[in-house]
Amino acid sequence: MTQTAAILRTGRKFDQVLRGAREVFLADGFEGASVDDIARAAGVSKATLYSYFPDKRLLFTEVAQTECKRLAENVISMIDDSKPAREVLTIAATQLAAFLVSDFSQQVFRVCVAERDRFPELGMAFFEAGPQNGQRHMVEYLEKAVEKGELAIEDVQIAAEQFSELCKVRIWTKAALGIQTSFSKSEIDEIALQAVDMFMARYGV
Amino acid sequence: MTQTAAILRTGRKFDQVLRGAREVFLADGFEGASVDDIARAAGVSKATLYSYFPDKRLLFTEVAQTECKRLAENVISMIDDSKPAREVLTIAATQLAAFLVSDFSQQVFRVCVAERDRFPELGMAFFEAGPQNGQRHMVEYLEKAVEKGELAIEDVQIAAEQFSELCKVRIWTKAALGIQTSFSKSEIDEIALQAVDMFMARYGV
DNA sequence: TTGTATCTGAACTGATCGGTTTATAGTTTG
DNA sequence: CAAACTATAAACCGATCAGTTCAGATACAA
Repeated sequence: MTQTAAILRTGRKFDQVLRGAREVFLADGFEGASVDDIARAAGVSKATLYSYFPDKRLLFTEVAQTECKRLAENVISMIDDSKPAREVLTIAATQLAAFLVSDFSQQVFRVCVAERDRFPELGMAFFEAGPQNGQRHMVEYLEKAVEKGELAIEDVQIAAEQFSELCKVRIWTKAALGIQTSFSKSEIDEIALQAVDMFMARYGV
Repeated sequence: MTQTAAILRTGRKFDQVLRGAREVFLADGFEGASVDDIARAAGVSKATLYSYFPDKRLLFTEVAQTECKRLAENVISMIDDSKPAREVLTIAATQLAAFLVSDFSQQVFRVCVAERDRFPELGMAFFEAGPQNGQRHMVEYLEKAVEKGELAIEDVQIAAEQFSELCKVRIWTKAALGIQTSFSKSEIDEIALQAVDMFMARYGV
């Protein structure tokens, strides 16, 4: 699983190839990206590319795994206990909403959905690294807040899921369908505010 | 826009072609579907197919538009005033949640996302026929409920969007990523219940 | 029966793409 | 310098696919 197959991870041009592949795959998906395009984007000959990666699929999964790891790291550290719940949630909602409609997040999601049948394990990897990972942190925070008596939640798991879902309102679907691709700070803030208002109405003390 | 180009809508085999195209496109996406496959699925020769549709793109957009219209019709009539708000919302939430994770809805969404760059107008058509159309009905209902004093909502538009978003909690992302493709009635009911609970906590009188 | 329109199947074109090979040239190391 | 390694460009192969062509089959109307 960790070492999918015989991939030379050494060599001067390895990272260069990977960067080119990342760029083209995220832009065009798996089928849409031609190996020639990738080689060109990487500034490397096709033969060199094939000396590092035995085939296109393996190159793709390598890129996808790397991206999922980056995603996981990005999600962490959105939460800071000490402050009052409403404030913490507002900050988290704002950052989450902004992240959810970011180019990066959208491209990864798009490739996962588009390539779902060709790479069934990809959706799972993305889900664990992204949504599930973020929700785990959220659950931890909510539990502490409940202990402190700041919130009253029966089912913290579903509360966490509802919270992240509320951060998608109005903006996420539009981004996913390509209807609107950039969002102003005030649009984001408005959604975050509405999300927190609803969350606190339900779970506030 | 309505009449994308020269398409013969008459002829014995027109609907037959369209049905075959629907089947294959929804299953395989745009690139994944070969014209030969479509012709075979439609029980028609490729020459006949091309006598109705000048090219593959046009055939695809025709299918997509037709599907979006069907989608719109399905969304309507989920709402019945006379009953108390909580009951109406629960029924609507249950039906909406079930619809959102249905094979049909998922496949259409998937193709829209995957083919976003190739057909920018497709996402828009889907959005208008699906989410936006459904929300328009929801807004109408919410306005009446506010008038009757059953609900207290400042911004009915965002309330409607929050409502449909809450119906996706836990199930929708999993379905989109192919992690879980079928959902039990009790899973759906649980999500609907949680959605209504939260909605009523925020907007109930 | 004859004429007309539609449909069929199969072959074909031209283009793209994944993947391989080859002949060549630069770089490193001893 | 020479051997070993690494990279390159370009040609090439086999497969797939969109779209065309065409000779003949089918159906139907006068």
